[in-house]
Amino acid sequence: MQMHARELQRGLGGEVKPHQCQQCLKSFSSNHQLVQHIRVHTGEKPYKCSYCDRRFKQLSHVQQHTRLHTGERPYKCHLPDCGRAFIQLSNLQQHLRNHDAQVERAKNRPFHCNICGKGFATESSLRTHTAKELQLHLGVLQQHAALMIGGATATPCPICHKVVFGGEALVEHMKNTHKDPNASGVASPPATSPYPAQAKPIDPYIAKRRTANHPCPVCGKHYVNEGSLRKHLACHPETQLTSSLRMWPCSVCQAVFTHENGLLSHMEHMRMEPKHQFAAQYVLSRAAAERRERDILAAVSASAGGSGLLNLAPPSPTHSDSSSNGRLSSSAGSEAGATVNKLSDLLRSNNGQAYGDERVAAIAAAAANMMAQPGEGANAVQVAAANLVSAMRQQLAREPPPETPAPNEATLRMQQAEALLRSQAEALRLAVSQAAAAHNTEPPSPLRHNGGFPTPTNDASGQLSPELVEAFRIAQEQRLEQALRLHDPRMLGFNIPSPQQVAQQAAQQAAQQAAQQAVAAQHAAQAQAQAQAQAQAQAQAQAQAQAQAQAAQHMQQSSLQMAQAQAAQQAAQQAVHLQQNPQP
DNA sequence: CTGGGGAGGGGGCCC
DNA sequence: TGGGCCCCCTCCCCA
Repeated sequence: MQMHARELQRGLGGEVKPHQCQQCLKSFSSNHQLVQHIRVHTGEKPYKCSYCDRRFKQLSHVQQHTRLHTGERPYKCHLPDCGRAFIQLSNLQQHLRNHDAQVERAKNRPFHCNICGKGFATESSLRTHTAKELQLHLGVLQQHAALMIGGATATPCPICHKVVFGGEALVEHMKNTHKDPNASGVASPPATSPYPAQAKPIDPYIAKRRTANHPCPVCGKHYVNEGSLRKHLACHPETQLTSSLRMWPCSVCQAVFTHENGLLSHMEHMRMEPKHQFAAQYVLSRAAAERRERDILAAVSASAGGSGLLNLAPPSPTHSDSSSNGRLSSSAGSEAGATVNKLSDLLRSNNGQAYGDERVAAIAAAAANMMAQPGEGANAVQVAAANLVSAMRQQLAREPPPETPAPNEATLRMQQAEALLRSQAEALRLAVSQAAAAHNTEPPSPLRHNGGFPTPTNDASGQLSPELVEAFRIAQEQRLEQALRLHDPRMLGFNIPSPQQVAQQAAQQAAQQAAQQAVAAQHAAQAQAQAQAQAQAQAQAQAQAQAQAQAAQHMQQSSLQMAQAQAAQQAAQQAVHLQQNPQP
């Protein structure tokens, strides 16, 4: 015990502290420290607050407490977009630590949605989110914005990226959320005081011990801090519509859901109800399609992560093409991500057009080959796929659905469109073959475009000769002309017959038969199970494609067949959906 | 339950 | 020597 007391009389540095407390045996270097400490035991509080009746053991504590009455907040956060002030330095330090934690979290999610400000770890996930938000909510948002503020334009907050509608809303948002004194012309309280200026000063500490100076713009409740107010705003659906913009309304009834799963469950539950039947099929099929898209994108991302394929361009909300004529430039290396975007766009955008299954087959084949062929060897595939995408889009733009078309004319238009798409798909297949042939050769030469058909340059890179490509092109053009003349797109069958082609044809036919059976059944649950099975099968095909890309060339050809067979199945499934769910 | 701010209090350092 | 100040820990409260 005596040893312990002696140790207590020595500080960490070994210095002697001769003034020891007789109650707890703590030692201090000076007597006044001991006196101050003894008050802990005696409870003596000699220092009284001049504003209230509170008493304290230390004078500094009184001074610190007095700031509650005066409103003085000398410790300001100097970080941009913050500006908070605190009574105690330690509170500011804790606040800064919170900032660091937020920054650390933001580092893990550097991609922000321009609509809701939500952060994402990858640009792919951001794009998926953005596409879903734009497609499923934009109409609702615009409608609500027009109703609430008379058609004001949507403006993103420069600080938190949330979208508010109209300048006044932005000013209010800046004031309420970010406490930006420059966001309004009205006088704001001084930076050192969180309390509003008043003609007759009122002791805020007495009026309200907690300084709830963050009013809710909806219900008027005050909250002590910004975080509390933000949490509270979640209970106001109208603020969700105008700020975070994350509502999922049912287009049939008045139900509104805060999560997509809620809407999907609602539609699943109401799918047999006559009024909901159409909308339910539409929503559920679209959700299933988006799931498939996410699977493909995830597989592409995982496969291409090390080959630069994920060096994506910034997302464009208007899905604009990168060139004026809607084609990708031949230097598509940095635009491979955009190509993937376009592929995903097409997979997602049914647009009420009953496309043939070759479209999806070609797209899926391109995606599979992008995965199977590393690095710039996939450029030809990407360019061809982009051209196919462009052709489809131009076809859509050129031929809007006629109001009351004659049956024959409509059929002809459809056949013409399909014929063109088939020719582009054939070009894509050529590019795939070229990429496979050029695999493991140094480095692929840039491609130039010839009416949508990728054509190799005349270098000695081991690719198909210009003559052969030209022969392919002429043959396709002839087939296209013949098909258009005969109004029979079936004339546009793929060329280069081979055992693999025969197997592919058989797989496609089997898939089509399965699709017809699914149409006859018209059972959505079965369709969902099929979609899941296809997703698994597709994942297997992707894995095989990756392995084959590292193996010999003929193995790549096999993987192509596998992917196309899977894609054909997927196409058949989409055809089922399209036939069951004609787009509004 | 958790995150974040408000507030009280103990102890050390400086002049 | 002692007053003043600062640092830091801790608990409380709120959403």
